[in-house]
Amino acid sequence: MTVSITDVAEATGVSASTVSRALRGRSGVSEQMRARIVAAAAELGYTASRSASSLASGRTYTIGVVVPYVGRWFFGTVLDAAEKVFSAEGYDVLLYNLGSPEARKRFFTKLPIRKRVDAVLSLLIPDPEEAAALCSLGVPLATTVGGARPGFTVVGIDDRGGAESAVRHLVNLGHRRIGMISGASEPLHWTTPLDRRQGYLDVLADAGIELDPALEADGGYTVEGGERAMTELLALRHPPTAVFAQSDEMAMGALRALRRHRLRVPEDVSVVGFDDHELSEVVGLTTVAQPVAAQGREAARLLLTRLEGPNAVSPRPVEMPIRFILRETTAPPHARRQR
Amino acid sequence: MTVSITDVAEATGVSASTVSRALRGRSGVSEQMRARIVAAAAELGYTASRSASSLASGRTYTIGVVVPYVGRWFFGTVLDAAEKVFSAEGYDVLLYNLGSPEARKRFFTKLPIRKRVDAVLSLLIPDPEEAAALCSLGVPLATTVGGARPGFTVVGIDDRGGAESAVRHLVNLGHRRIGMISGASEPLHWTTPLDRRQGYLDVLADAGIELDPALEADGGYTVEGGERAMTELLALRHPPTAVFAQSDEMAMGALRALRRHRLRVPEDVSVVGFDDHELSEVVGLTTVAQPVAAQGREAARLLLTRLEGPNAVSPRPVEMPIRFILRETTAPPHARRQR
DNA sequence: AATCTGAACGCAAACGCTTGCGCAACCAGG
DNA sequence: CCTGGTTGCGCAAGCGTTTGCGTTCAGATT
Repeated sequence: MTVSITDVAEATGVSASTVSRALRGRSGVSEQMRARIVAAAAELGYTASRSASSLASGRTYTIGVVVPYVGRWFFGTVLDAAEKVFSAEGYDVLLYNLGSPEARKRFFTKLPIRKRVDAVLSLLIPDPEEAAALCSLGVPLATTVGGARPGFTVVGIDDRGGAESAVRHLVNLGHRRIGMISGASEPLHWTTPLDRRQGYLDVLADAGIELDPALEADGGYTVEGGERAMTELLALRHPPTAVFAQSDEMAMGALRALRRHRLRVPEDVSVVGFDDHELSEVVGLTTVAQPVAAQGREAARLLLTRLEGPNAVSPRPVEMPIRFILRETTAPPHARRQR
Repeated sequence: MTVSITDVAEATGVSASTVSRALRGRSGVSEQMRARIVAAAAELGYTASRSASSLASGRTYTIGVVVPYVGRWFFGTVLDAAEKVFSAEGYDVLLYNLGSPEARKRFFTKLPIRKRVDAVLSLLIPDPEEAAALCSLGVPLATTVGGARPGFTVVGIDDRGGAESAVRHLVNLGHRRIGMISGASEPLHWTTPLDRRQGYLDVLADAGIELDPALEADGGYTVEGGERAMTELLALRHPPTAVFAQSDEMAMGALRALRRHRLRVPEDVSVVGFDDHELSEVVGLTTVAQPVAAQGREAARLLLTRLEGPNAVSPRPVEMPIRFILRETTAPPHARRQR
């Protein structure tokens, strides 16, 4: 039925071990014999069974990638870039999409990944228990999001600094009532919302602007959430003249809410986002850009080098550059008085 | 080091075979013995090695998913939905991201998927050779995009009908010069661009509008491509008063080009897209919606049923409903004469 | 001519699990 | 008491690789 290594061996008149060595480029096989074996394997259409070889060797040549939501732009883009690196190096990727709490719980209790991967790239932030579970796998670990973790190779950005540059931009334009659309840290345990919030707080404090808790609204890092949050802010007695959305998706939701309220951007309200979503340029959103795909690539590469040379300890966190992008959704506050 | 089935067997005082049967719910084990074994396994933190079990049984409990671009909204969304179904049923998913021609070629020649999966869901359209390669795997196949293929379970939409409703909408508004931003079929071999184009042609013919080849521009199904294509169309001696973009991403690119040209939408030019991208509502894009996640779920489910009950022949193609969504980017043609 | 050295290759034992078959022990029916 | 049929479990043979070690043999070294 299916062609195995012994078929190739018989076809060439050698032993299975020689075929194995020849096909994997190990020494101990003469060049001409190797050529014959390779030819025979090609003709028979032989591919080594991964199950069998990983059982025998312990190496799986597979990387586990766990992400909270594949469908979201950020994660999809990171995954895309990382997968390209892995597959180019001959590794397959096992994908775990842990959006729902049930899926997440199922994953971390059953740990289906065990004995199936050589390394794992986690795009979600495990809580301490989950981190321990991952560490117990005994393979190299990496992440592209949310702060350092012992045992993890992490590549990320300066979330706090990025938020600062976004909010400072608004302050420099003359805004004093600056709202923030944030996301909860909790369901995902990530620190991004906290870091970005800290940047917001820093700048307000630095500018001597008193904090108004009512100006913070939860947008859950989604478009709809951003729209809801903006609607809440607009319902305030003194609505903000500008808002900093912690993600471009939420910023776009905010834009939509503003349009529904017949408010003009940036004349009536300024909006600045974060991430530089692929469609942000389309809507002219002012934002702070982070190299999303590059982070995925870098994390993947670091993981592979850690895998090949196990001598190296987990390298220091890598910080990728960010940059503020001025587009068309920010302007000085409108001169007319608040209604 | 790592706990194996014999460890559990020794801990319980039974044979490995009994442990295997107990843990997988097979008959031939008394209930109390099963309970003891399950308890011991849990205490030891035992998980069966997938490599070993799939080597022994032939079943891998893994589904291969091959996609052209994980990072793009459509594919990311389908993948997200499909993965949820697979993992809920205890299957892992092996992801292959075949965006570049090299990656694609590497995949189809080496076929790393062989002997590693129980089924494959392909979100790209294989050319005849590639389809043959997939068929040679001898496992159930499914796809969510682009026309029927022998051996494939396909779930999709009526691309032609959807395009017709979009273009007919423009015709009904009174437009006569209607441009189309399309995508090449070639690099991906998919039929979607062809089907949608056919819908465009149908309606024009039906309305007695003479075809002008200059009104078709290639947007490559990307935002930037859509922008380029729209720019081309605007450079025409007689630019269109409306355009049908074969995808929302391209439509958004078109919107951007129009804004750059200081043209107003829909007053100066109408734009209608296709797909109902998650951000289309944000920009108010008139479009025809397709149930993207639902297609992924459905394809995944069909694949699994085919897998569990091998009796069934590959079911008939499933067609999911689409619907036209009127938003704010379309209006009757402007009364002023063409410059 | 005897010895040593690699190089090239085969043997066989894992790797951790599944599964057909065999073998007790038990139960009910004659 | 002896059958015939269950039920519960162990034996052992795989599944397709990898790999340490042993063997052979040609050529180089004494």
